[in-house]
Amino acid sequence: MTEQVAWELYRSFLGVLREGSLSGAARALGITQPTVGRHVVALEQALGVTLFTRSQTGLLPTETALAMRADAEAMANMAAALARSASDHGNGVSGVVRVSASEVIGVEVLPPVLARLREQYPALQIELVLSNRVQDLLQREADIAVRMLRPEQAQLLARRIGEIELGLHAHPVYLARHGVPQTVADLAAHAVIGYDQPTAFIRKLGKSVQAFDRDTFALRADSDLAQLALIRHGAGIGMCQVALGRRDGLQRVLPQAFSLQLETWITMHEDLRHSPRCRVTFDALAEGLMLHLAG
Amino acid sequence: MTEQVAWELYRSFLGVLREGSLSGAARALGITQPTVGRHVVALEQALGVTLFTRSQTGLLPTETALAMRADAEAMANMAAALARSASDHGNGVSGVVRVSASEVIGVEVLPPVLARLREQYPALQIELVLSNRVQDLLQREADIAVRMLRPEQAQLLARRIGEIELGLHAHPVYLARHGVPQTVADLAAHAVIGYDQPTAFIRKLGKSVQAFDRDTFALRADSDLAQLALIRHGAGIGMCQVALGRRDGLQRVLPQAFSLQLETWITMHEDLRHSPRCRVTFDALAEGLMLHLAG
DNA sequence: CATCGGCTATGCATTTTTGTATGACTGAAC
DNA sequence: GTTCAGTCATACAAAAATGCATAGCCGATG
Repeated sequence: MTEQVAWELYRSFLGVLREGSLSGAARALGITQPTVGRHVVALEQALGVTLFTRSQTGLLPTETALAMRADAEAMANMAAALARSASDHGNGVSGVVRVSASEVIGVEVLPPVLARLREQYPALQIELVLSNRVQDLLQREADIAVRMLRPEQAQLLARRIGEIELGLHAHPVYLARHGVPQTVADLAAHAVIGYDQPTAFIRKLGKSVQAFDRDTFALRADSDLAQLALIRHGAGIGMCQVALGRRDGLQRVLPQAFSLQLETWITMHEDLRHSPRCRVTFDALAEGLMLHLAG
Repeated sequence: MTEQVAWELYRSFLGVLREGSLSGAARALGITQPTVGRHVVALEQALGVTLFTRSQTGLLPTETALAMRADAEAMANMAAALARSASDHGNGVSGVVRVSASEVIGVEVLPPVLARLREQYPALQIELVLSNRVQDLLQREADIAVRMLRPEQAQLLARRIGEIELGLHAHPVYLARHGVPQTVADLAAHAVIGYDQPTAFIRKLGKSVQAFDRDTFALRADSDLAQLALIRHGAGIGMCQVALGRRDGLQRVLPQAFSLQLETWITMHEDLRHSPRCRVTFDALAEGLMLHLAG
């Protein structure tokens, strides 16, 4: 087995897979379409495999190509991580660190924390990746992640921040107009804001919060940010972080019936422990989140 | 942040890191020394970092370069995995699968299993990686691993094979000449074969097997294979798999005092579940190992 | 049905990368 | 001290990859 496949070819291959066409990949990669085309041909020859079925409206990836995608993405992640760790040379805190968090945390909680951190270390650059999908730190999609789950991998360095409490909230204006529900049954007469497609996380909670079911929602949104915005604008009653509700002057509703504790963890690959930029960011996130929880 | 670092540069960089010199890397990569040198220079410029301090006796990697090594290795693993999964296209079972196992398992147990498997699927190619270090399947150092530990990662598909029992053994000739020890104390008068540097695994067992300590060993070898060979040639008394001892006509000694159960698992990345070549190999390994355990 | 915007494929000139050959240096061995 | 095997750096020619321009094809749109 000849190991002589140029790595550039994989990069072009991934580009085509992502963009769906030679031209698109060329644009994304900053090279020209004929070059990308030649790369793909070269890769197919090197591997002895058909990767795409050509059509003039684009390229259709074969099964083989699809199966290779995950590894190609991982390879790209590694390349990016490599570039990041290279930016970490000086003794000082500098370079790029990539932080992953949920949308709500990333939009509502992290900005002030990161702003302060940047003020302290102006040479530090931060990439914020917001996604509710659990990022894979081992594959280096991010350097540091804020998660609601205790990490399981031994190679991960984790610190428990505490518990974020979720509860039902509404804007005072809404409650003034529609009344404050006193029992769970009262909710039926209210505009309840909830999810549309249940995520894995919601399914896991599942039955634990009864009477909070898709069919009962008057307003459905999969984006947690959208739900939060709806609550804030008095559209109805929905779940959000208690700390956020308090901060924004929202009123909590039925606190005894609806309360959810989310364990919060900050996680980092243990190899990065001795990287100043990661270490510093890790600590700043921990401190900032604890402050947020304290309210 | 320009993402325009050619991936080839990383490959040459890793080559230099591995080989310790431009010339060595060039040989390993099948290109010439000036090219590797230029690649390194290009990478240093692209990243704005000094990766090596030049000397005419070789290149000395900087801290930065060393910190980047792990990611570079991971990237290389991904490239290799990519090439392997490409070889998996046909409907039939073909292509390369990389199996990792301990030295003893790999030398003493797997060969017949793999031979039979290859007879059944001639288009299947197998790379056997023997190492007592726990291979990292998530980083794709291997497709399938035989391990003595229950895997912890959720992304790994694992099957428990059973328990491998270790016990003290000696060749009948040795025992005929030196007598069969009847008590643990008797061992002091015997040639006991053991480890030199305790591995993490041995340290973990630690005190569980008393009277089996480095200082008491007459023959020390870190290679399990060497220990096994010594036992087989009547050099003394040592630990080995009971199944192997039985197969080779070794006699077990002090079975009640020295018995160790090792859980055995076969592990695979879950993404590979639908890869015929991996699936088939996984099953063959499971079956073969169970047969081995049954004796 | 003609047009337009998207795509791929190909020929050709140019740029870039690579290899070859060589020189200069180091450290170990004799 | 000299030789030898190893290293890196550099100059120049050869090879290869790239970009440009263009042709051809498809599908949507008016």
